[in-house]
Amino acid sequence: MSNTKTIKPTESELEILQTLWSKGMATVREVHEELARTKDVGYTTTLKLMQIMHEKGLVKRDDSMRTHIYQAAVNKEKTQKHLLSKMIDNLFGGSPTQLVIQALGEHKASPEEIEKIQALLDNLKKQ
Amino acid sequence: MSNTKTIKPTESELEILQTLWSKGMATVREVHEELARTKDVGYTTTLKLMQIMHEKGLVKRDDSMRTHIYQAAVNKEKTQKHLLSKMIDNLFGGSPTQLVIQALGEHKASPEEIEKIQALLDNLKKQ
DNA sequence: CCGAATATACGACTATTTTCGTATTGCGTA
DNA sequence: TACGCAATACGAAAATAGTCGTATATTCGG
Repeated sequence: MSNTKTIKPTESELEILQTLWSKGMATVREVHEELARTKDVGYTTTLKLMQIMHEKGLVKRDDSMRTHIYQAAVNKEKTQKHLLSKMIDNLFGGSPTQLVIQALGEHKASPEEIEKIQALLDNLKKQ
Repeated sequence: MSNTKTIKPTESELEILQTLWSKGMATVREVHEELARTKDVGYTTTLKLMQIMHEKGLVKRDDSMRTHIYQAAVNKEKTQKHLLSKMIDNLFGGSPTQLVIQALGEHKASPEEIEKIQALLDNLKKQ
């Protein structure tokens, strides 16, 4: 019944969602400043994108004031899991293990992070 | 030197690549039949896509015969890693660990698979 | 009260991706 | 050989994504 199936943010929308997830609430200006740190893009572009996301239901907003306050309308973990599942199916033949191995093999993880993952694995094994 | 950076198959191209990776070599017809199992799409659409992929260098082909034989030109693991990186950046704030944790938490892994990952982690820790 | 700064709305333009119709050519077989 | 099926080539429409200019409204400092 949920709309999990229809979560399909584009590349740019995902960048905006990330900002909103980390800030909780933010104005277009704030989101834009954040994006502009790593990307060359105009303010009205960000604005337009966020307006479209609002139409799509990806974000909520409080427009009772002149400066609207935005907030993610989709759950971060749900979105992550959803896109992860899609990738596992599409690219890793349905094997999460393959994905994990690729991820760990390619990207550096700190010793602390490795510990964290190991603890998780130990837990999983006990079940 | 490599073109790893420029691997950026679209959604549809990825579907075709998957078919080619699993079949090794295939005609447009064969790829199309495969896609048509899960998707409603015309033959010439698949053909066109594969022609474009050929221009982009995503696939190789033997056109010495009337019926061309296609083959993936990009490495499966490289492509996986590349898209994984993109996902880590776009969705997990650059933290591969977060991705791994989500992947392991959501999707079941068999004890053998867990062992495999643990072995990999042990190896990583030694470095 | 006025002007600068800042906000949203909105349309239009570009680029990319996906789709398919149509033309043409090769091949096998009745 | 001629017909019909199957294959490629090609152009262009349709759909989607991203970009920004410009109009207009609001706020605030002086």
